[in-house]
Amino acid sequence: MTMPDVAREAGVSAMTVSYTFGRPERVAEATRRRVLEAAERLGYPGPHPGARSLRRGRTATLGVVLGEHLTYAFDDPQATQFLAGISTVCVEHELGLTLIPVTGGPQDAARVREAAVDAVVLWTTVDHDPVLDAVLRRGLPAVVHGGPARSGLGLVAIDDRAAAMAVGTAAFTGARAPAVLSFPLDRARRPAVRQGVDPDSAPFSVTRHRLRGYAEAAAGLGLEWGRVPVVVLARTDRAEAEAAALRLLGEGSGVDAVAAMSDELALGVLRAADRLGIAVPSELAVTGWDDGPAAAAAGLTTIAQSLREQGELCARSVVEPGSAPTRASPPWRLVRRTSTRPGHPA
Amino acid sequence: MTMPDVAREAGVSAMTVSYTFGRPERVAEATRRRVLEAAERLGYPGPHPGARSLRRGRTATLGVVLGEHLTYAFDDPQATQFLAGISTVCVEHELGLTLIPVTGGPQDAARVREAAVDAVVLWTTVDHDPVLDAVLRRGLPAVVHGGPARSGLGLVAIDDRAAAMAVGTAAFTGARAPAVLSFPLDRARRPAVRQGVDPDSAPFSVTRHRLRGYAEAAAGLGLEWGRVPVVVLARTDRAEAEAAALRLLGEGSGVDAVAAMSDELALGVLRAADRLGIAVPSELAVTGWDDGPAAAAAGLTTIAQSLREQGELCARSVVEPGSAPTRASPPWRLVRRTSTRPGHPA
DNA sequence: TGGACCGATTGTAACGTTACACAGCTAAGG
DNA sequence: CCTTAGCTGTGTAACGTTACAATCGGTCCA
Repeated sequence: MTMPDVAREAGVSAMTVSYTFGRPERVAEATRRRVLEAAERLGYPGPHPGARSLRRGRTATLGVVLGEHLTYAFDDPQATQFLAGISTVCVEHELGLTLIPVTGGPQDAARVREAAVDAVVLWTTVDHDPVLDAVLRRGLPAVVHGGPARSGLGLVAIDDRAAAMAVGTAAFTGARAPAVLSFPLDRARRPAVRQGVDPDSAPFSVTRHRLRGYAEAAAGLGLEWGRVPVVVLARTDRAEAEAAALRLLGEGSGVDAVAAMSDELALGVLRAADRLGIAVPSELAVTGWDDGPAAAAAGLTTIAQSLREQGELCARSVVEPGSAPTRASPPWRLVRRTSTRPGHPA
Repeated sequence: MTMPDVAREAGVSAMTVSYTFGRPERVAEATRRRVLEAAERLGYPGPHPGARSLRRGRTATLGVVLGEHLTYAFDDPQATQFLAGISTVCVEHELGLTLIPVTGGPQDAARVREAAVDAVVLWTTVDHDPVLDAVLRRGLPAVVHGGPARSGLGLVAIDDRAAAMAVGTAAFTGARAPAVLSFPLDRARRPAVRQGVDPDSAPFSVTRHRLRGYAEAAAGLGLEWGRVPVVVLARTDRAEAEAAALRLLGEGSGVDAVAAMSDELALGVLRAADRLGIAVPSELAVTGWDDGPAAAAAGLTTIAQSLREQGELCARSVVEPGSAPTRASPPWRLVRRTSTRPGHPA
């Protein structure tokens, strides 16, 4: 069931059928109707998308590479905000949106190679990800969110180091035994509690920059980073953060400040503190990251940023014409609330 | 830059190049390396996805049609749960995931016709959506979540009518002046407050069935449905529900029970009651729908269902072999908490 | 009445890949 | 030593569409 079939049935040429579907205004009203009726009669399903994309050279689809198990992307509210921002642009430009999951396995590059897309947005990934090469090779417009930077690819990333230093300072001020609650340090997502973590050893650049910022904040307050426990979680949800915080804070551990890499994690810490009867902020200061809806309600000191706008920015940078690889450093700000000790009036 | 080019460079035939990328195990180790090196040297980006899909007849991609502005899909936690369920299956089967937004406009059918996908899952849509025809026409395996039912397409939907009757009964028991907080009744998303709404007039089948169930619950308790105000919201978030509830409950309105179509909406009602100093459940009974994480914390009586499992089910039914159109009615249950008056012990 | 012009339609030639069937060659088995 | 089987590599022929340039009647104006 192809265009020539429909053409025969309608008594026109194949090209007329093609135009009827692809640029209807180019075909006379009467002819158009005749063609559509013939198509209807034969049950012609419309132009084959593969053939069309082969011939036209474009797919009208934007690809989003998620450096995460696809499932996590929908569990993480920040990731969905980011996707929401991207989708705004897709709707504007009449584009489809294809999600390309990347798991760290060997087929990743193949998936990226084979995805039928015209441009690519990469959600935070590791530094030497072969997927980056695969994208570069295809020569599609592409942008990385969060990092790593790569020549030939755009980059949209806030200054995580500076922001972490700001929020870390808010968390650690007046503390003697601070701790950090971190995203996974590697794709294996191994949970651990470690001291003396070298920030530079983290392969995810967002995580690396934040650790660096926290370390600088500690140093700036005269605290020794080498003694700061970094609690690394496998999953980044509230329940797991709560469990980890119970272990971390239990039994006179002395920990009196926790800087967490997301609001969700920080809320888990707050709940643990509540269960342990630890007073916030006098006995324990807590900070989050993102300033999602729950942060305000909980009085959480945190970093405000708009993942939604960042998603929009990423999408525009690859979809709109004149998309030379962009470098953008979106805004962020420290939001001080009641989960930290009042510090110097900055 | 095509396969013949690479073939020439590597001194082999085009077919060998094709096999090297598509079925590497069919090619001798040494040859494979030679081909890959040649490809590298020429900067060959890998097989053209369009050409491949044209020839192979499949795209290794699952399409999800969202009967919503794409942006809403990511704002609605239940929708993201549903997508998370679908994505589990995609990862399992090594499939990509393409989102196809549908806005009610005339290009909708075209978008569906042209999407490069092997199967389709439709997220709740209206009854006589031309998109359904477009999907049927393409002859792809397809399933509708929530409805409407359509021969040739699968259907995964809980018994919304029965569930609404159960939760409506919990909400309205002991009430004299109940009200309903509803999703939009049409694609235009017009907000309104109406009495005597004919449930059958709602074009979204989920909404229709729930209204029917609420009406039956009212009737079962001797309450006159024609007098029950149905508050229709444009957007389905907590803030808007709160605003609507403030209007609905203010100034001695007498409204003493509200059945809301989602937890988010119900939470808005609870907040409004709190601000107005109305006691729950003695002066006002409130019910939600979905039993999301916030419902338990708020003591909300609600309908529990797993959108995630439903997403998984939908995806499996179209992706796994032997996918005759499925009819499935996933489980749900009424969760009684403290936002409703104690009723008969069921 | 001739020419210019315009809209509608058409034929041809790719677009880049892979299924299929077959040919060579080597190794194992009788 | 001949047969069989298994592994690699190859030529041919689509897959279904659309860009491009050309054609064909008309209509309009000078």
